[in-house]
Amino acid sequence: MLTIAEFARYAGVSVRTVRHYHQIGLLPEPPRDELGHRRYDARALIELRRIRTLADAGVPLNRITAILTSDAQDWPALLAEVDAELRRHQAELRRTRQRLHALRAGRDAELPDGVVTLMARLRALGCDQSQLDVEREVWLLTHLLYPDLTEAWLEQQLRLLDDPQYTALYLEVLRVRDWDPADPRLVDLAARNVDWTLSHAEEYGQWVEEWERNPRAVELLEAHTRYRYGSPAHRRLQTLIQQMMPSQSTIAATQPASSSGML
Amino acid sequence: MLTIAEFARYAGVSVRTVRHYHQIGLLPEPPRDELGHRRYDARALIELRRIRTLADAGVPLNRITAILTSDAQDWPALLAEVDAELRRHQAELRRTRQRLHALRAGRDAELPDGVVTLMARLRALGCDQSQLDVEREVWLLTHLLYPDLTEAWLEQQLRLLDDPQYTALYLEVLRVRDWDPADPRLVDLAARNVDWTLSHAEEYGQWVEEWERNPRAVELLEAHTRYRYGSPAHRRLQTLIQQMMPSQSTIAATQPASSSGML
DNA sequence: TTGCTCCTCACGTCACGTGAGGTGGC
DNA sequence: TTGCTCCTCACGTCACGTGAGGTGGC
Repeated sequence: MLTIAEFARYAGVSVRTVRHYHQIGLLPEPPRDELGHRRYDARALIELRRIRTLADAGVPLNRITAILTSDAQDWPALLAEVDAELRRHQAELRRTRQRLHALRAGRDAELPDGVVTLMARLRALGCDQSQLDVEREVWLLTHLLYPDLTEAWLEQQLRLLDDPQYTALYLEVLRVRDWDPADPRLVDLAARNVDWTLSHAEEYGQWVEEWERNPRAVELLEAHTRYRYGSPAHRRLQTLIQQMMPSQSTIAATQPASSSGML
Repeated sequence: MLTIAEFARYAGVSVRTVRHYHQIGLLPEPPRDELGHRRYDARALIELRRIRTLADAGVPLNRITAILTSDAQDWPALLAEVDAELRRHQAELRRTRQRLHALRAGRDAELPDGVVTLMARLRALGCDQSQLDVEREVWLLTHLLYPDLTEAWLEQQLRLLDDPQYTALYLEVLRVRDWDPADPRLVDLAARNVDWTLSHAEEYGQWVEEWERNPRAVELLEAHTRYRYGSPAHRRLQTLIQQMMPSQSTIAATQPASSSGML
């Protein structure tokens, strides 16, 4: 008969773990010898190894008894579920290793090349350092959240800056950050944003529809907007634009982007 | 600027986790807005994702700061260590899945075929049910602990039972369980065990040496002996045999096995 | 006014780890 | 006597989870 130390060693757990399992009723108490010491047989070892197989697979201890004593017809489904969870865990571990290797190479905080081009372009257009800092950070955030979408987004943004009308609006909207929320100029600016958006509706309509089919992209767009245009005056500008836009138009859904010059 | 809920969501953690990391100084407190609410930027998100990469890789929180702020020359070694641990974890997950599949198929408590043969042989030799039960359990234990070694061991045991002298000793040793530890017959039995072992020393010497080069096998042998021969009379028999054996002989090291008829 | 998000304590939880103090065979 | 293993409380730990009670903008 095995002592508790031998038993634990052969099962690959600590003595305390064995006693813990007795305490919570997961593993039945074995018979005791004359000294009151627990004595284990092979059946107990089989039982403990079964428990550990499920515990190692991530099953909480309070669910293990139910699984091990479940009916024969539930058994395959229950174990299949555990195995599916294990596979998800394996996939996650693979992703973690990839992230670790990116961290190792210092590639986890890298900006895409297009950002440098964009920064130079904005600086040439007269943006000041604090505005550039915000822009840089927004792109860093974008790249962190959706690394696969950043490239296309950057190209789009560079193309839009070829339109002088768009560029003028873009720069003006940036400056709004330091305005008073009650500034009367906001109404006019909102109107001009709506005009531009509606006059380019056909041109960008298809792109917007495509955009909206991608929930992550919409989420990103909203994060962008909140992040870059979080000042009180910006919020007022958004409200004005939303009031002016045709309520049911497709573009209205992405209005914050339009107002911020992202469309 | 991101609120704590957005920040946590984008990092894939709970709000409570973010606050916890602030509390223990793992993640620096960000600036607050006029309401006293925390506001996060992209740099904080990079930092939190770095922390989570290491935490997901199994690094304890109180070691993460040291790794992330370590010198450039320590950096590769530290991350290589983390990655090695991750690989070990991956390998263990694969083994867990294999055990899970064995459990699913009910193959985790199966006895090798040879055991049935051996049980029939022992029954024919006159072993009673309680002796057979112990034997069965010993083989189950063996198979659980060292599935790869069981087959060869079983064959060896069946070959030894072809020797009538060995078989007689084997059966007598089994019966010792119910004897009084002071029984005078134990001295004679011990002597006959030693005689048999020494007279077969040449025959099995090579096998014993091979055996002793395998630490797991030696461990198994000792577990076997303790398990099968744990009664007071058996312990007395072992002591007697150990006193009678030539102290420095190779076989003396595996004496408990010799005495129990395992050799 | 209601609902929502934020805030700070502070106790709860899960699966054990780790002494604290005592016992029995060698 | 010393060392070893076993025993039973019972508090500690790690990484948060989960209310408890309160605040401020919409």
